[in-house]
Amino acid sequence: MKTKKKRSDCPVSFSLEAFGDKWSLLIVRDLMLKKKCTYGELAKSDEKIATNILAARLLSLEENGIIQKLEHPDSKAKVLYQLTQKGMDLIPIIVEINLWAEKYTDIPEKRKELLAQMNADKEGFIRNAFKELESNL
Amino acid sequence: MKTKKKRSDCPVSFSLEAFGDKWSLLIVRDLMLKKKCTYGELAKSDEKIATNILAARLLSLEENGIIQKLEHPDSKAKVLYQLTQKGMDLIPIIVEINLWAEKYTDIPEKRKELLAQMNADKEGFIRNAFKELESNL
DNA sequence: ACATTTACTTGCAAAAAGCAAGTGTTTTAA
DNA sequence: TTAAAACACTTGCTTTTTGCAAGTAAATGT
Repeated sequence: MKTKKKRSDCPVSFSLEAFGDKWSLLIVRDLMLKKKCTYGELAKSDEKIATNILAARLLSLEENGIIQKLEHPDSKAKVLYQLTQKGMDLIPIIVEINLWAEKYTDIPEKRKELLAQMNADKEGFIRNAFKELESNL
Repeated sequence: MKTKKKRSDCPVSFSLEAFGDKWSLLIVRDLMLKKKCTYGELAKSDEKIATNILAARLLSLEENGIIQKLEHPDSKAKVLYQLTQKGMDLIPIIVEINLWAEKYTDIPEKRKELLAQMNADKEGFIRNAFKELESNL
């Protein structure tokens, strides 16, 4: 976990230094909601992240303790990326971001079921997402 | 509200296009938690945002409907910046970001009271922040 | 009337993002 | 058993964004 000088001691600033860019939370979303776990799967995101940028963001997320790299059970050629506890703790933020977006843009069909769950029982959804992710740790 | 092509139809991506950079949420934080409302006050943030970047971010936040510019009651030389409804709806996200940071970094004294309130009664804190901000609309 | 405050803008250098192509190891298929 | 394909990246280059320092113009205070 690399230490670089903080811009300020504000907790919001601290957080943004860890994931406050256009890509990091999309990677977290894929690991969290889309169950992607390899470099190749992450590279195929809808937003078409460039491969060098993906590598850079994965490194930065790892340095920030949000994800970890593990051996993939299926093959030595693959790498298994997964959220750490610290990364899983971003679930509530991802949920609130989804709920905010729902108020101000159209939600695609494939995400509506998830949004419905978040709306019906936010705490429950978060607990559940946690449980699922924790079973991989 | 300028329309630029979306990277994808994902709600998280939509949100990040509106405030997913190193500065936008700090400006929102200042408007929301620090009761700053003029260009000069925002420019004096702990993180020392460059004046041209501040101008650019304020414009982008305005184009995204998150803040609005109004005449300042005290002087024609001043501009009053404030959160719109859409901007106020970011409160839950800001709260979750604060709570995440609290788990992983030291919180400065001046923010501890606020964090205590968020922890004691998250919903209540959010309702209250809303009420305060709405009284300015 | 003149200095100061306020909200910016401008020009340039540095950093980051984006694109296309390439590398090296591991796995699959002939 | 060997050549092709899959996989996880790297490298080199261009474009875009950020950051710094200085400047501008209107409104205000003295």
